[in-house]
Amino acid sequence: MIKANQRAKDYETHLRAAGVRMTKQRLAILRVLAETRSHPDANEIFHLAFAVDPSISLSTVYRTMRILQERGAIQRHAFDDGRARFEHADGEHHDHLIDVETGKVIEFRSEKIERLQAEIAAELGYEIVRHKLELYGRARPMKGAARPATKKRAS
Amino acid sequence: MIKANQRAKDYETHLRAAGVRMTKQRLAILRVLAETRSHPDANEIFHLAFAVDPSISLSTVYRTMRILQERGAIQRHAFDDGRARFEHADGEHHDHLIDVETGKVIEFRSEKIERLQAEIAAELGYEIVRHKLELYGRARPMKGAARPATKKRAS
DNA sequence: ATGCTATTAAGAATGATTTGCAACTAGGCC
DNA sequence: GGCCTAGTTGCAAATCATTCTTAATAGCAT
Repeated sequence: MIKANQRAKDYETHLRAAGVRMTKQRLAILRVLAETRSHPDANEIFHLAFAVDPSISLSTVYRTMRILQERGAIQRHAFDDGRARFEHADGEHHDHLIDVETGKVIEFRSEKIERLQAEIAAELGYEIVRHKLELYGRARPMKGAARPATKKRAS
Repeated sequence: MIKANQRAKDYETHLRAAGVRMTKQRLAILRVLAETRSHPDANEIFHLAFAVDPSISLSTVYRTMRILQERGAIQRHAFDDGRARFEHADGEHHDHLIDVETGKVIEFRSEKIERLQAEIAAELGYEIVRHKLELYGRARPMKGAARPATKKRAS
C-alpha cells in the first residue's frame, strides 16, 4: 500500500496547514484511514489504530473523527445498522450498494443519477447541499462475468 | 381524518390475519401511525399513543415498532440525526428531501430515479431489495410558484 | 529547553434502544 | 361467560454508541 502511505502524508500536511496539532494518536488514525478501503465504525478504527499505537483510547477516536469530519477530511455515514461508519473523503463523491446478505459495501457513481437528483430538487424549489443514496441489494446468480470488485462506475 | 381511520383498520386486519395479537397498546400505536403524515421517532410515537391509551410504555413502542417493521407494515429510517424514525409503509415507496435549515422532510418520488437505480444495481450484479435516497438541500429564493407542499411528484 | 495551550486516557454521563421478569390479558376452547 | 396458556406488558435494570469531565500529558512556537 504505497498510495496509502502517501495519502496519510497528505492528510497530515493538510491538517497541519489548517493548524491542527498532530499527536501520535491522530497520526495512527490517519494511517488507519489511509489504509482501509472499507467503511469502518469507531470501534473498528479504534482497534486498528490500537495496533499502530496502543496508547490510543476510544474517546480519542470519536473526538478525532469529529474533527476530521469538520475539516472535510472524512465522511460520516449512517447506514441502517445504527452506528456511524467513516470513510475518507478523497475528493470524489460516490454512493453505496450494500449487500444485504454479507454486509459488503460496494461503491459506485453515476452521473445520470447525480443530474437527476439536482433536477428533482430544483423542481421542489431546493438546491442540493449533499445527498445520500444507498441501495440494499442481493447478489444475482452470476450470468457471465465475475463478481465485480469494490469500486465501480455505472452508466 | 377519515382515511386514517380506515388505514388503522387495515393495519389491524392484516396483522390479525398474520396471527399478531391485538392489544390495546398496539391499537393505540396503529392509530397514531395511521394519523400522522410525518416521520416520528419512538419517543414521539410514545407520547401520541399515550394520549390515546395512557397504559402504554416506551418499551412497548420499541417492541411494537420492531414487529411492525418485520411484518413490513412500517419503515424504519436512520436520518443523520441519530435516532430511528418511523413511517407507515402503505404501499407506495418514496424518497426524502430534507431541508437542512428547518429539518422539514419533503417526500417525493421519481420513476426515472427508480429505474436508474435498478439499472445500476443490475450492472453491478445485484437486485435491489430496497433503497434509501435522501437529498439534503437548501430552499431556493423562490422564483415563481409558491413553496411546494408535502407530497410531490417529480419528473 | 520552556511555557502556554490543546490534547489525551479513563471513566463517568448521556441518550437511544433492548432485555429480564413477574404480573396481566387476548383469544381459542369449552 | 369463564378458563387456560402462550404471548404481551410495564417497569427497572442492562446495553450500546457516543459525548463529556477532569487531571495529567505533550505539541509546538519561541
